[in-house]
Amino acid sequence: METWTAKGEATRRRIIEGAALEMRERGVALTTLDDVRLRTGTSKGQLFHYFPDGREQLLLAVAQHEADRVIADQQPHLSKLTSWAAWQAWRDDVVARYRGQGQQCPLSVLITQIGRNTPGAQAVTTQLLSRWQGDIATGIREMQGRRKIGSGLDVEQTAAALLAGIQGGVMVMLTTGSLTHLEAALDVGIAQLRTHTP
Amino acid sequence: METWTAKGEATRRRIIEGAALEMRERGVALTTLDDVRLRTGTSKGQLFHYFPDGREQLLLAVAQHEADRVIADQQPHLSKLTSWAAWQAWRDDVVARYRGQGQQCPLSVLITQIGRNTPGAQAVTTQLLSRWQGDIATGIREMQGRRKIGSGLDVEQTAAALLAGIQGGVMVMLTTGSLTHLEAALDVGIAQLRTHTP
DNA sequence: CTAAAAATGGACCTGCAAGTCCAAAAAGGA
DNA sequence: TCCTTTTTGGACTTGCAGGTCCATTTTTAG
Repeated sequence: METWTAKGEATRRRIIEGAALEMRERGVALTTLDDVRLRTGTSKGQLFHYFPDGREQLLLAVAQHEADRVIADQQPHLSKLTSWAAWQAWRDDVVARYRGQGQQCPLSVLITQIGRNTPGAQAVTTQLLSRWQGDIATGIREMQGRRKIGSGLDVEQTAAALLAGIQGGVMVMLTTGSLTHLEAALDVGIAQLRTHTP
Repeated sequence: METWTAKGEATRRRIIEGAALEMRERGVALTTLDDVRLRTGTSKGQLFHYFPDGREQLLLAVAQHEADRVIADQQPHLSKLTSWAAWQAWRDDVVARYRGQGQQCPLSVLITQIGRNTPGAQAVTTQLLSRWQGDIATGIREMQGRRKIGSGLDVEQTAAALLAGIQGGVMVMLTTGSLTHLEAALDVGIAQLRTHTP
């Protein structure tokens, strides 16, 4: 890691955030360094000063940034899945979030467009999914602890299925524009949990 | 639609199939027309003779081709989901198929890389998803008809959730290489169906 | 057999986007 | 203050991918 001054650090962040925005709007493939330049008010020199390996390196930084954002968004809800009402609130929040942001999904940008190519970005994605699933699993165990879900349930498997449903639902939304599948995945997934009473 | 001779038709197909292969292997973004040329043993002139609108048009043709392939692969199983054993066989086939083809997934190429950009390709994807979900729903109704699943179940919602789970599972596999989530989504989804006895 | 239409090959053009380079300006540090 | 380091601006190079064009060969139809 090189050594930046405060000003340099700010510029670097500005570039990453601007690039992330641009990529959410236009897609990774269609976003050029010049687009980023224009949006962030920076020069070619600056781009390659802060990201010497060029586009690749910027992409990785954007991936990390987006992954952090997703986790930060979800954490508040995921950390307190201690009642059925909380699960419902989480479900509503996820749906509302995707309804609000429409086709601009940081996660999909990360997974489907950046994450596949380089091992580095792939690691970022894998870590994100793993954390997310872990949080869901923790929520389920929380409910088991409170005797609201039976202990016979395979927690990791259920969490994995729920996560997969969400991912798929988002994917469908991104191509068809409809939230139906995301809602169905969440509702059926939670209903499934509720059938497992102790 | 223009008028091709038999030879022309064959060349056109060769181009589409070669392009599909190339795109499955290297990804859409990294596949150039020259790659397609090389692989299919064709010339620039031929490419633009059969696809006057160039790359865009070829992409759409590839999308349609891949969608047809997916449906053709699934249809045999989907059309006879009349017993729990059949559902299990379908589940095993889906998993085996993805285990076999590894990272090369025609569907993901279609959805995540081609399908988002142009309205035409988007329509192809939407239609594919809709047919797939319809087939699953038919399978569920079949089971209801045979009194193996209760009639209280919301068929379309369940089918939508299952489809979302599969899509998400595939997506996770493509980024992490693991089949865990696909298996979990299928197993949990089918288990969910089995709890709805009449 | 011959004329029209379709199929093919490949040279060429063009624009664009990534990346290089260096000089000027600003900030930091003794 | 003066020297060093960082930050910035932007002209320039380079390669490549998409697309055009036209001459040539092959096929088809009457």
